This record gives sequence, C-alpha cells and structure tokens, in this order.
Amino acid sequence: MFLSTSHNKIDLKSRVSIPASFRLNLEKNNEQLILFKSLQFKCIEGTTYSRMQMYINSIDELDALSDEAFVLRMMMADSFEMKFDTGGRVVIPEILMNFSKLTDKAVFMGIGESFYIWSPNEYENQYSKSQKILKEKGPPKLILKKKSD
Amino acid sequence: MFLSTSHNKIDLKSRVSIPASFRLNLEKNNEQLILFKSLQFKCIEGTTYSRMQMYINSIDELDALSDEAFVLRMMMADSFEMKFDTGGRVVIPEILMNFSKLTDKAVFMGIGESFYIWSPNEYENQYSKSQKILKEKGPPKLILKKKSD
DNA sequence: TTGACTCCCATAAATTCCCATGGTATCCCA
DNA sequence: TGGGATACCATGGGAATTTATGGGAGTCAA
Repeated sequence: MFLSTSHNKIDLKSRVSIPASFRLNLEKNNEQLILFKSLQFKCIEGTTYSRMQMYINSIDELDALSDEAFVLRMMMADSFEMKFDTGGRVVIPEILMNFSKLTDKAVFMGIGESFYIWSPNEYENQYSKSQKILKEKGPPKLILKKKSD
Repeated sequence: MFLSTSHNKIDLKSRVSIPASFRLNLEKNNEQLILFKSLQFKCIEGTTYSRMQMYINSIDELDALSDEAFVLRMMMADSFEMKFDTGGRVVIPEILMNFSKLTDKAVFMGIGESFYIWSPNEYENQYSKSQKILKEKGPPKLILKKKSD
C-alpha cells in the first residue's frame, strides 16, 4: 500500500529519491516500479509491475477497436520501468518530466494501490480542490458506515 | 475495539505513547496502526491497516473521476503507517501535528473501530459540545441491530 | 572526444532503535 | 487487610542506522 505525502528534490540529472516507505512497500512485495502519465491529471503515476499487468490484461477484454483500448495502449507507450540506484533514486524520463511540468521539486502522494508525483504547484491546486469538495459535500458516505456484505 | 480516554505527553521528537489498551488491541489482532487526518474534525484518526485497506479497495469500485474517489485518494495521501518503538511510542508525522494543532499534549479517545487524537483544546470544545447536545436533545436512539428482511 | 547515462561512494540530517528511570497499578502472602 | 514486591506503563536521552542528496568515476555510443 502506498500512503503518505512527501516533498523531494529533483537534481540536475533528473534524479529523485522515491520515499523510503514506497520503496519498502515495493521490496516487501518483490515488485518493480512503473511510472506513467496519469490519464486524469497533469502528473506522473507510479505503480507496481503487477498492477500495470492488470491494466494490460484489461485491454484484451475491451473491444480492440474501441476508444478505450486505444487510450490504454497509448498509456502503455508512455510507461517506464524504473531502476533504483544504491541511494534509492530513479531518473525520471524526460517525457514524464515535461508532461507533469516537473523541474526541481516533486511531491509524492500515496493513494493506496499507486502514487502520484506532482509539481508543487499542481499539487497545491489539487489538494485545495479536494479540501473544497470536502467542505461542500462532506466526507464520502462509505466513510461513515461500515461496509456490510 | 478502542475504548476509553487518556491524556499523554508529546515530547520534542514528536513521540507519544499509544495507550497500552489500544496497543494490546492491535497486537491481539495482529494489526498495523494507521494514522490519518480526520475528514470530519480537526483531529487525527487512528485505525487498523485492514480497515484502511477496505477504503482503498472501495476506491477501485467507484467512478475514478468522481468526487468521492478524489477525496478518498487525498485521504490516503494524508495517511501514515506507524511503527512502534520498544516503549510503545510512535512519531506523529509533522503534517498531522500541524493539522490537528498538537504541540505537547495529546488526548486519545477510543470510539470503537477507531480512535481520535485531539489537542487538549479541541478536545474540550468537542466534548462540551457533545454534552450540550445531549442536554438539549436527550440521548440518541440506538439502533442495535440491522433491520432484517 | 564529447555528451549522456549508469553506477558507486560520501555526508549531513533525520529517523529509528535501544536502554534507563520514575511512577503507578497489581499481585501475593503473611 | 496491610504492606512489600513485582510488573507494567509513560517518558527521557543517546547511540546507531537510514534517508535524502551531492558529486565523481567509469561506460557506451556516435
């Protein structure tokens, strides 16, 4: 599980430390890290090799000619398997740096099965947006009651 | 189950003892402790890893573009897996300290499936508020079992 | 040879781990 | 029932480890 938020520095070589807790989570489950363009936001999404495999498999279940399948295939094309250096860093591919407007700071945001990497700016925007929704609509219903079968 | 209230000290390293009864409850069930920003109050909420897993699984079942999913993901970003030292303490993440206005004292309040951590101030406020409601409206009607079909 | 990339070492700061202590509740036995 | 012994709890402090980050040497391709 990927949880928590942390702000890390990106150096001139586009290297950034993946938060230790994320790394630990990957190691524990013997997983490879995949980074790819988020389909929803201007950010990078990180997840496990296994979960990416799940996405790939789901393409087969779609109509091969559908728009959904097309978009998913494009997503694969912008996906990268990451290698760690001995310090726990990865080099962020240029395509992803540009897409998510990253320069020298990255915000890592664990969201359960995967995590986001935002530019500080975009992170602020999205975070305050969530706080606004929370204020207006209140907490999601399923928080308040135990899920029954 | 988490019950009862206790007042513990937070030291300069942001360490605080989790009440023994809470710890015992976790150990007995072989559970990890998760702390996260309450969606309802200015306090920290503590719960089990399993229960958090439940929320995460429910994200996949929601429309990924919905406000509910968005808020839930943000909740994960503000959640932290805790490690105990040999004395039964955890370090409270800075994000949570700030959010709940904690400095040197924490009030632990067991509420069943989870517990709250308040600043003494906020605790007083919420507590007297509940007493006031109780006085004005009388005790709530308890629904002890689900209506059977 | 130059530039880009990978791999590895170095380091300061932060975090984690471990031992120590005083106080309080609990137990046990006379 | 009293009183001492014991166990456990909350807390303090310091040592050891880990983390994030900087920098350089080696490698490969053009």
